[in-house]
Amino acid sequence: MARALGEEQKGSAGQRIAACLREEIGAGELRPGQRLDEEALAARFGASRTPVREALSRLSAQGVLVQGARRGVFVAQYSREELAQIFEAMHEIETACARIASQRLSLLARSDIEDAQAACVAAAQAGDRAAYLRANEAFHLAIYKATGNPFMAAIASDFRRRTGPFRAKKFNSHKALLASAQSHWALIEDIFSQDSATASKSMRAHMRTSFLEILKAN
Amino acid sequence: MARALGEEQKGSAGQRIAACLREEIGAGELRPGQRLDEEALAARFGASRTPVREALSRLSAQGVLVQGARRGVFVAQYSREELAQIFEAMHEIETACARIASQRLSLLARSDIEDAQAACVAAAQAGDRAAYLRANEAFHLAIYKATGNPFMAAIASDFRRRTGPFRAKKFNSHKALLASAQSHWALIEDIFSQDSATASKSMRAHMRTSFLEILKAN
DNA sequence: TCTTAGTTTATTGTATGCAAAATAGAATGT
DNA sequence: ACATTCTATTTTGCATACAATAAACTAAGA
Repeated sequence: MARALGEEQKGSAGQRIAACLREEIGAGELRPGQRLDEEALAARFGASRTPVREALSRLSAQGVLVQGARRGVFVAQYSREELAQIFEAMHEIETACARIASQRLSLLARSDIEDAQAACVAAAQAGDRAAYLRANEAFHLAIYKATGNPFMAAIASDFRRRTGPFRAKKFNSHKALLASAQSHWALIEDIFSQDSATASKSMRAHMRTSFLEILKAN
Repeated sequence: MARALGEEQKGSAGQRIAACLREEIGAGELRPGQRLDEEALAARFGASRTPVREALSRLSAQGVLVQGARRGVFVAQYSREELAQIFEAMHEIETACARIASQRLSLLARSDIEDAQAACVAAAQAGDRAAYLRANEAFHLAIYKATGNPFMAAIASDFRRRTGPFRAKKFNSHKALLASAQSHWALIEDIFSQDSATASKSMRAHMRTSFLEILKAN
């Protein structure tokens, strides 16, 4: 990935590496269960093992990676039951986010959500899977941000990252992308209605169907 | 703390140090804004800076600590507004936990909650502040566990840790301990009623009063 | 006396080296 | 031929050493 050398981001090397890996995992570019070799990562990022290990520690603390006892670090992998539990939790949080967002919706947040949805539609129509995955993340992130509560947004984002690899599997056809982008419209309308009960109900429905599809794909 | 040398816990040194610091921060033994010196910690835990840094990375990834740019690591400190946002998020999650727990309550979970509450009452009556803080954590943790969803439990616990130092300030008198332990009873009854609406409402009330008291103390 | 520039010190961030542990492989015995 | 044990390699985990940067202190000038 070009990002490794190209982009000069802020912070220490360890933080940059963590951010990069986090993004890749969230985008489903690294498979669940895949082992990450410290030395290989060090070589790839042009650093020593120390900052790499720092990044791996960070990510395993966030549950994105799991560390076996002296057996290396792996992309988190969940059983069907665990997936169900994760999605139940996500379900609760996303629903709360939608409710709060609908109550507090600012014009700026509204605009951000609309922009993100426009990007989703564009990517879906173009059939660009990678672009759609990113745009979809941005869309949900915009909703989280619309809560005006960075802490709610953070946990919602965390869950999104952790489930990234599993959700990514769902988007395996042009049709799936279009359907997903399409389903956003109802959600947007209900959040913009500023009726919190409707908004949370709508998100509940969105999450439910989304989860069922993901369970089928995994 | 005796734990540093005495207790032989599982996992790597970095993980043990992280667990120990996490517990201390959650118990309010380390003040928000306090700077943590790497070398001092290394000396205290009888290790080098490497595993200490690993622990600090883990905890800052979880939001328990914050890292300034080349300025060291500090116990997370929040403004009143941030505190309000955190408690709003916590409010949502705890409410959801109470609702789910009341729906799924197993006999084992029920027993664990009762045991934890017994410990709370004992500590409160003894006026042992440190013991009460731990018992109170255990009580809420038992409720989280009762959801049967480890992921819900994990995020709820995370928030509890992050707000630990602030909540700890509230328990500054014998009376405060007794009042807190007392307030658990209604919560228990409503969760045990297996009526999810009542349970979540009760937790909502508990969190609300708790938060208002904490805001006053900070 | 206050400000400011220079220097020193302390501390973070990174690299390297070493030891322990686990896995893989080879050799030997049945 | 198969199982078992011993060895060797790989890889993690920790410690130490070094480099870079920010804080602290000192000194000089206005």
